[in-house]
Amino acid sequence: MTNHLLEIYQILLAEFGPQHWWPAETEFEVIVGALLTQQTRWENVEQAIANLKSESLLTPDALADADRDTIEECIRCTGFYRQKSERLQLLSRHFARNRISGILDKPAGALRAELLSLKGVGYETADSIILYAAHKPVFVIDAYTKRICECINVNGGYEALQRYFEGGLPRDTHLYQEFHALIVRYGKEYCTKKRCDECIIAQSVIV
DNA sequence: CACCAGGTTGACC
DNA sequence: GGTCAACATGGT
Repeated sequence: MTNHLLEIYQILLAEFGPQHWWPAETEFEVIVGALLTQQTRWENVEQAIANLKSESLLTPDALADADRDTIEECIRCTGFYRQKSERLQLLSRHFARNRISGILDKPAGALRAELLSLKGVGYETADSIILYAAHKPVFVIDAYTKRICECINVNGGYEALQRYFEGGLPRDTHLYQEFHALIVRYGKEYCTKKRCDECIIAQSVIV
């Protein structure tokens, strides 16, 4: 079985260069960012992260004990701020009870199940945390990935697309990190309704 | 003014 | 198994 995934990766890498994702100073910052970026522009998440930092709330213990109103103020700019503040605090309490490294060091399968049991953590958020905070090779499928897959006539739900990527690439954490980052970088710029006809992936790869 | 953004949930079929 | 409205602010 062959596919064109490595070819697409090379095209994107040549076009945009290494992206060095995920932008964050700590593993917990990755986790918080993964929750806050749901259906939200990253620039707004950066603002919210900065707000949380200025309130010294960017640790599990601090967020676990913080006033809900204070959290809401910090993250209002990311939208859905009421449900996100609750979910952020529940998640923080989970990571405050146990040690972060103790959780992230678990095998990917067990870690994924544990993350998915948290309210507000679905497939993409869980996999982003596993790939960028725990540094384990699971491929993250987001809205841009789905769109690009449609461009090359690959369709399916989350886990079907994940199997497609993981089955067609070497099982390598760094490759997964860069590839997903490149897909997002590319998708923001070109995979829109207006510019879909300029898609360098569809032009370069015939499936 | 309409539409979209690095989704998830609970309800429903 | 899949689909759908609700969730909410900020940018184009």
